[in-house]
Amino acid sequence: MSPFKKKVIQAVERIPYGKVASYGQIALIIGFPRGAREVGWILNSTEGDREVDIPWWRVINNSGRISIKGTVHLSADLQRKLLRAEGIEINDLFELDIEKHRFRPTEDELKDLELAADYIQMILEKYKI
DNA sequence: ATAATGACATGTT
DNA sequence: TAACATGCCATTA
Repeated sequence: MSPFKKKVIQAVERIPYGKVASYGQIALIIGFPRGAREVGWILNSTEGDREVDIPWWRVINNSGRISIKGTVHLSADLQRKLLRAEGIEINDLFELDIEKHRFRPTEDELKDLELAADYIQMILEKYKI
């Protein structure tokens, strides 16, 4: 498993129940600030992998819309169902208020990810309330 | 080694 | 608003 994949998994695991994060946000907090598309790639690759059990449904795009491609096992409908089960409202266009539910990592949580101090401050600033 | 492929993000029309 | 274009880079083929 690549370091990138490992970190993506670590970050997604940290998204709490009832919260969501964007692909770009995940990429940012693991130190790959331009790796948004790759995060989607990794999540796609973990489909059906029993060794990797992560809350993939809590990851959406930054415009607040579910962007999973439909497959036999995974679909936007399933993702919406899972998110609604956590109390998040989503309309029939698969849109939701991302800022209302966005995961805002604390400084301590970010410090576990081996990032430079100034980089951590930049993230905190970007996602401040 | 080289090229194609994305569950993205952002700025411009 | 919504489409479009461009940048992005780990994986796959």
